[in-house]
This record gives sequence, structure tokens and C-alpha cells, in this order.
Amino acid sequence: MSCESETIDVLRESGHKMTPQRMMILTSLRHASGHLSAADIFEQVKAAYPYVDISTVYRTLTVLKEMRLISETHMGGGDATFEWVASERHHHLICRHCNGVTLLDHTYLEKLGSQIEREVGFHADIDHFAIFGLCADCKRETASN
Amino acid sequence: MSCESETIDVLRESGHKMTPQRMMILTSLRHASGHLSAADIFEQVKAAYPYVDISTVYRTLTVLKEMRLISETHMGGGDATFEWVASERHHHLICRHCNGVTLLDHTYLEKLGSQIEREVGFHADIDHFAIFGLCADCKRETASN
DNA sequence: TCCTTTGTTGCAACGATTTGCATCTACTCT
DNA sequence: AGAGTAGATGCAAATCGTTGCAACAAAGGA
Repeated sequence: MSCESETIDVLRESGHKMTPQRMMILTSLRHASGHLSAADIFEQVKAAYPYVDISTVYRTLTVLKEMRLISETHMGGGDATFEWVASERHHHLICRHCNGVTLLDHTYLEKLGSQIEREVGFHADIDHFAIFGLCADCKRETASN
Repeated sequence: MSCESETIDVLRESGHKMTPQRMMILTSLRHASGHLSAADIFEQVKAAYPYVDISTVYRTLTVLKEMRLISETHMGGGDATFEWVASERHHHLICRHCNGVTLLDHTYLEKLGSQIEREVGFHADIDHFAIFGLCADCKRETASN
């Protein structure tokens, strides 16, 4: 039994099926150190099973996202990145000037999430945000022009 | 002189040029009541000048976005929507179950923005967020299964 | 184990957005 | 007003992600 058995149960219980393709996509996501794009995952899975289709990857990612096993984040530069949610929660501050990326602790967003839940009744999926703006350095530089 | 003259100056000062196409795209955005997709804008501009190309619309939107005159928001269902930033700031709570959209007052995000600026020094562009999650109704429904 | 149901797959076609490139034009300087 | 330059345009082709569909296979029950 692999280390994905728990995940498999979660999928089964919600009426989904476990297929070899899904298993490979899951493994790819779980064992990745950080963010993966759909294309990254596609490449990895293709190495083991060359007949997978990119649409299968996207459809599986959609399912996993719906079940909140993974998070999807649009970090500017084109393609979205996906990450296993169970890993440490964190967010990104992306500078629109120098494109630098800084980490933002989850506590900042956690407060926002619980406030919204308390006051509006909406349960926000605050797993992985990308917030755009100007970093401290570029702010200084821009101000002195 | 039209009511866009101020915007024109902002563009010029940052090394951009004002063209008839851009003017029409600007007008379309400024006079829209709410969110517009790139295709909406394309249609509107084409009514006045049938030779515009959709790529011109996208390129202009990219420029306006960089200058923070408009905001781009991905609200699930496929295409991105654009909105004139000067209009009332607001955000969206989008239910991943029923796809319903609720408005979220800007004050919630404003606090987050100023806190990040104060503590991390990063100036977040919190213009128009789309936050996904479960609305109160769907939360209740899901819990009772 | 065999059958049925229902979700999943691969493929191809599609829609949305981006990019390369030659041409054109708004703006600046003279 | 005329010339030069950098940025913008239109077109076509490429890319990225999604969708329809027929064939397939996993899960559950007889």
C-alpha cells in the first residue's frame, strides 16, 4: 500500500474513481518540493506512462482542487501553479516592478478568513494567495523619481 | 477635450502613446457599469471602428493593468473580467459549490493591505479580489450530508 | 466471477490569450 | 512643418487550457 491510500479513500468516498493516471498525478504533486505547473506534472507523468493526455492532467487537477486537496495559484507569468495543500500554508507577495516573490505568513490571511466567516457566513478557501503590489525596495525607488 | 484627458496624461508620462484604438478602449471601460470581458470590449470598440484587432485590446488591457488604471479578475467561469479601478472598490466571494457571487466590502481587505504594508513593507495592490470558498447556504447543506 | 453503472480517458476540435513580425504612427526635437 | 524614434497596430501563427464524444475501466452488487 502506498502512502497515498488516505487520499484514495477521500476520492472514493466522494464518488470518484482511482485510476493509474490519477495515482501518478497525485504522486507527482505529493512528492514535489514546491509549486508545479500543469505542464510540469504532465512531463513527470509522461515519463512513467507516455500515453497520458494533458486534458487528463487538467481534469484531475480540477477534481483535486474541488476537493481542496491541492491549491491553484496564478502567479503572474502565464501559467497557474498547483501545490499539495497539506504542506505548510503560505502566501506570496509578488512585486509588479521587479517580479520578486516574498513569502507571507499564513496568519495574515487567517485573520481575514475567520473575520469573513464570522461576519458574512462565507467560508473562504484561503489556502494559497498571490498578492500583487510593490515591494519595499521598488517602492522606495519609485518614490524617488 | 473629453473626460479622458487626465488618463491620457498618465499614459503619456509613462512613455506610452495615445491612439484612437486606445481611446475607444478607455471609453468603453470608463463608461461601463461593471465588469467587462476582453470580448465585450472588443465588440464595443468594433462597433465604432471595425478594423481593430483583438490583440490590440489585450495589449492595451495589459498596459492599463500595469499602470493600475484597471483591475483584472479571474472569476472562475473561463474569461477574465476587467474594471475601471477608480470605481467603488469591492471584492467578490465566489462559492465553489453553487457558483454564486456575493460582494465583499473593501474594508475587510483594506485592513489586510495596511497591515502588510506596515509590517512587511510591501505595498499590496488590493483593488479587486475574487475569493473562492463555500457560501453560507452551501456550507449548511454540505454539513448536513 | 460476471454485469451494470457511472466516472474517466484519449483524441480532436474549440475558444481564449499571447507572440513574432512587418508596417505604421504618435510624440519629440529641430 | 519635417524627420527620427520608440511604441502601437493588424495579421497570422502559436500556445494554453477546455470541452464533446465515443470507447474504456473502476467500483459495487448479483
